[in-house]
Amino acid sequence: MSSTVVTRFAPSPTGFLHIGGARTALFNWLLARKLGGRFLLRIEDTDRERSTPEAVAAILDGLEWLGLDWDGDALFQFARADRHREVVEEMLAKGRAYRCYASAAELDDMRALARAEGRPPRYDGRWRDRDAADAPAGVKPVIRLRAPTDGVTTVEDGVQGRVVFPNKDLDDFVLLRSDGAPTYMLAVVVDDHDMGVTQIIRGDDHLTNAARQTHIYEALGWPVPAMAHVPLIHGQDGAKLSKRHGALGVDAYRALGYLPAALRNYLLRLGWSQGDREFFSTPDMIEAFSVSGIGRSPSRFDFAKLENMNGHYLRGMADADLRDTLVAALPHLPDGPALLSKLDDSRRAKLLAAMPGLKERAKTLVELADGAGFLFAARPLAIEAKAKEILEGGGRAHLAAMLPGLRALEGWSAASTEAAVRAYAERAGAKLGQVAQPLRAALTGKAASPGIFDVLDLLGRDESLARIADQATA
RNA sequence: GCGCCCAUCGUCUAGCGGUCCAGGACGUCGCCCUUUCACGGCGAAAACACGGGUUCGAUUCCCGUUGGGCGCGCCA
Repeated sequence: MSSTVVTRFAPSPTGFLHIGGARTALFNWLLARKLGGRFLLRIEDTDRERSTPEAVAAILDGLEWLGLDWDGDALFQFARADRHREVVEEMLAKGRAYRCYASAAELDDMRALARAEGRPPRYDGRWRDRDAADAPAGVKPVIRLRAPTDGVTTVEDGVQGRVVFPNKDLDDFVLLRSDGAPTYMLAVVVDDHDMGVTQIIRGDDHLTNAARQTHIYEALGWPVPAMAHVPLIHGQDGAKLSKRHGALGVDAYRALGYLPAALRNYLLRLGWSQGDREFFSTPDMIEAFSVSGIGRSPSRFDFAKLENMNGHYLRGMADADLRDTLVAALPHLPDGPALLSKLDDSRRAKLLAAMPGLKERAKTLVELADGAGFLFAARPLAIEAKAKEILEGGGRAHLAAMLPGLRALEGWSAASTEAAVRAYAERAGAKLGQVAQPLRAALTGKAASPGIFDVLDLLGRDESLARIADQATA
């Protein structure tokens, strides 16, 4: 246990925690938990314009909901600006960085010219070796890294393998802005180093940055952490997951009725695999995870598969747990608050009793809540279109004819009502379905529900009889 | 434009030179179960992007083409 792994998740608080970030966080979390290391959280808020406290809250909330707990307090990058400047002073002193007085207009021209000549738009190093005495008066300089111009920089990546970048393509990027604020490129390196990060797992949009950051590590004489760049997640159409393609924050997945355990499992299998295995409980995925199992090609997000997986987790839960999970989620679900306001002890009990029949018909908590709707409905019930058709198409007559027999029942249970209904069907020369469907329509207002005799039992004698009577005479 | 990454069924993927006329999962379709809808069971259709090599032998290795993606800011 001499070399403990330290991983981190480092989002910038400029928006919600999106699905790609959630997966990155999951991978880092899994590795730390598997190896008995630490999983740290760093908020990269050096962009003062775009960072917001709301976004910070959304990210923390999202991670908590997903069950990804971080070790220690979250670190805010902006608060470490003094330390970042200190490191730059050190680089300046060692000649590994220099002041650049080029104006914004100058840089624009430089890039435009490079493009026109078919060269990559890079800083040309015009202040790299210039005398400080040449500095124009009144211009605050930026500080740039004195990067190697020849040779190559190699990134040993846990996912991508050995990736080699010609140094001529990597320019002298900015470390400190003219107002003295550190840039992301600098801050990441300093913070990862100071936090003792040993393994970086992040999106492969950072792969090129890895080479640039390697230059900083080398300039400082610091060891480069192990890196793993994970291919990005794309939308269902193959294009980048963006707002317009329905990129959602994890809070949206909660509102859609997904279970954190199911989302974790889905996210794990999106880009990571271990043979044919699909299902991993949380302890199992901690046990099984490894960087070497991460795939190299980008993947597309597939709601259908997530939904299927969520259904598996839903059905696999114990009834009481699922009932409690549903109740706890109600505030976040579309019509949840309304149901919550009607939830009393009696309904809590009924919800539990109904769970076996409900859960195998639902893939999400939203569907589960919807299925449970008949337990909360008040008379007279709202009747859906399909249920109405059943009632209009001869259903009401059956209800009226069944009523006396049901009323005369001694005991009221699934078994006793089933016997009565079957007896009636036989007498009427009807198939069970022909009488069960009108009952379902009257009792639930829908054309689909759990087994009808269970519904009768759940609702109880008085409520059942009243609902049937409502529709028999309507 | 330059650099880098990627390329197996519609989707997620297994495959790490012969075991592959390519396996699993989701989705789709059919059948069974059945009071509805589901669940469950059974079955079907469905892929190695293309072209060159290397090799006795390529889905697996190399090169190119094509197609995607990412990066190239005093953003992160």
